[in-house]
Amino acid sequence: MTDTVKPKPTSLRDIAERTGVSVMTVQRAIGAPHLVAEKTRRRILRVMQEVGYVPDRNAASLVSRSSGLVGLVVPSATAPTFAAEVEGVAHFGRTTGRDLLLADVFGSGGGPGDGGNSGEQQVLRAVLGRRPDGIVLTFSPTDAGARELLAQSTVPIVETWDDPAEPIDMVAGISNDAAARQVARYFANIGRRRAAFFGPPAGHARTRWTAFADEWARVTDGEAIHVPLETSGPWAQERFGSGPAFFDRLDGSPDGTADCVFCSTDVTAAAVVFEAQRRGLGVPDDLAVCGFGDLDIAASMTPALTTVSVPARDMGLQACELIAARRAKRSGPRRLLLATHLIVRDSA
Amino acid sequence: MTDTVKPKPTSLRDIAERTGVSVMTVQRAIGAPHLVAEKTRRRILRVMQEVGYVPDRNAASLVSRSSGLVGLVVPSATAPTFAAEVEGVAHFGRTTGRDLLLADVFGSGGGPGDGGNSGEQQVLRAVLGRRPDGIVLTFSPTDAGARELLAQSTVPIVETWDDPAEPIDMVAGISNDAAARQVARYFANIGRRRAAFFGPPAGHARTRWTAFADEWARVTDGEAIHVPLETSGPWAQERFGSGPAFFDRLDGSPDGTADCVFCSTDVTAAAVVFEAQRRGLGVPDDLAVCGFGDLDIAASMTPALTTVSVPARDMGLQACELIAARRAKRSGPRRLLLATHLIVRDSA
DNA sequence: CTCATTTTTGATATCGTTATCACTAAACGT
DNA sequence: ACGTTTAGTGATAACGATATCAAAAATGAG
Repeated sequence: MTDTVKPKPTSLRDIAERTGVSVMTVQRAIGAPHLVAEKTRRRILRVMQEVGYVPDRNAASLVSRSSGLVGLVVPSATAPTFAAEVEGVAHFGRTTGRDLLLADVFGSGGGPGDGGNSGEQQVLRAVLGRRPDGIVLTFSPTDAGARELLAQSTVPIVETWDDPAEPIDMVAGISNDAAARQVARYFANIGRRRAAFFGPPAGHARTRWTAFADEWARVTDGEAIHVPLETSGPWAQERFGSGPAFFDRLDGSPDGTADCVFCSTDVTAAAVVFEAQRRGLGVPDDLAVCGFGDLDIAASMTPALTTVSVPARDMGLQACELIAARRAKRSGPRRLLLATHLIVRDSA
Repeated sequence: MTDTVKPKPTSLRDIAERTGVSVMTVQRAIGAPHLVAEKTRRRILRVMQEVGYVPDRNAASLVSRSSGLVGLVVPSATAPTFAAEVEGVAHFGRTTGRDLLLADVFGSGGGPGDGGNSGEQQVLRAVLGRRPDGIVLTFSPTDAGARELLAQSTVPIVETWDDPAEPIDMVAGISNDAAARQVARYFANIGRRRAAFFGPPAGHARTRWTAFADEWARVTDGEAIHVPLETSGPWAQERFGSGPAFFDRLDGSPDGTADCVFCSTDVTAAAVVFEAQRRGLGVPDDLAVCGFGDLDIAASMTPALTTVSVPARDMGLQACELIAARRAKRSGPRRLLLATHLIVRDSA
């Protein structure tokens, strides 16, 4: 049940004893080589090499007050949408000697605003406990307790994928509102009459739905249909298998018809296209499909997916830059909006 | 340039002072509540809540000799192939109070066997430096230095996605050999005449190619064609955009034709299908396509992808179990092979 | 009411590293 | 030759938590 084995890795002291110098000299051999005599240093490094010594970064972070960790919190570790951002943060870490602490909140129990210890709160506690140099969020916590926890902490926080009215700390995001309106106008421009939105009724997707519906009404005087995507807790299950659910729910709705659909991610957009193909529906002739994210698959699938490009990797990178700037006391922007673009391809 | 800000989060001592008890009592309030008087505990917890105290797990790991981290090393953070495994490890972490340290080795410089400090070695040093409770590898390091580094460490290591002849430590893998042979036999059974393999000439994919070609020769007396997938360092770029490259290279090869292809991942298989559709080639009539991994997309795309299912999530979970067992001194198996299955759908 | 027992609290050492200051010996200028 | 700098090294004290042992306070038995 309990973990009890405690093998002891080699420490600075072991190296010091083996070389006959003090611990500090050993530490300087790697931390400040110019302060150590060439000969001594070589001897020390050789011993380190021999025994395969790797310094304990946890211990180092205690006294140096910088853990060299960057926390990244995603709804689900499997969501392709965030893969590029993960890569961006990981890349930043590699180039600045930091490591990636990845936390997913999917299935951690607790829906939004369920008071007490929500899943969000649990996950954020875990991340904060590692004293990361900064935390990158892919969503804005809904749980009040979670938000307060973050606000009270001294760790730089960056929200991404959104343009929150009341940011917790810093932002490196996009305007979901603007992006969705652009899609609505595009659908109207190409002469579509009945618009649907396919996505979860929560999170960023909610913002997109609201803006999409509003803009659609403004431009066409028509009412867009919201086809709900199943969620698990507050987050959607982005799955390539969601196609059938879309058509079933659309058919089952009061005004069960649409000639264009804006999907909350490229994954669900692809799912809709796949299912349309299976049903013999023409894309875009019978149904125009627009995705969100411009994932790798969008440009490659047949028909190529019209979608909104999001600089996800860059967003991760920028988020890290904000964190680094904050830690270096450089006062830079606290809010950064990256541009999204409607990429018109073949599906709409 | 250098990071210099050092905000100081609250510590046990702060809480102790605020409540007028000793540090140990405060620590026990969260670490061993039954040892603290109900009234005292409540007072302490209230103060903690007020100031948003979160214990420093790095400090805890120093003396308790368990960091509660699980290192997961993947070739690329964006590769969908490993997403399920990441999720598995993350899930294990959530349920056992451990956190996920994700490291990707993609683009870390250094090819295989380039001596000195290869990318592999750098990344592994970084991970080892965090003193994780265990490390899960999605590939078997080729770099000798990297392997020695791991062997010298006292950290439990689990290799996955393979059945290595000389494992570094423990294994929770699959048999690439068996899986590939099964695909070769299937292609022969359905009457295909010219087989191709699309994948990188390195890593696990190499094993699959070798076995596939061998079995194909054994069964049909024909020679399979290896269509190389571009790699970056020793790892392949799994991209949905690889379709054109496949056909170009196939056409350009001496025996430039094939009626069936085994792709090293579902991603590249989907890519081939997409491009075939674009070129007006029938799948499976003109070209039978088999993938590897049984990702989410396989079952959903049109045509549904014939593929080899790999219990990736379970593999991650089992790897973690091996680590936990080792740490708990329970002597369990050191090598665990999970079953793969050929899933016949519409593409072959 | 006393002694033994249990519950509750505290003092101290420790994990592996880094920050800081102090010290020795060699090198330097005049 | 003298003090003064510089290079190289070491001793000690943190960092924030936990393990361990010891002490104090509360409880129970007789």
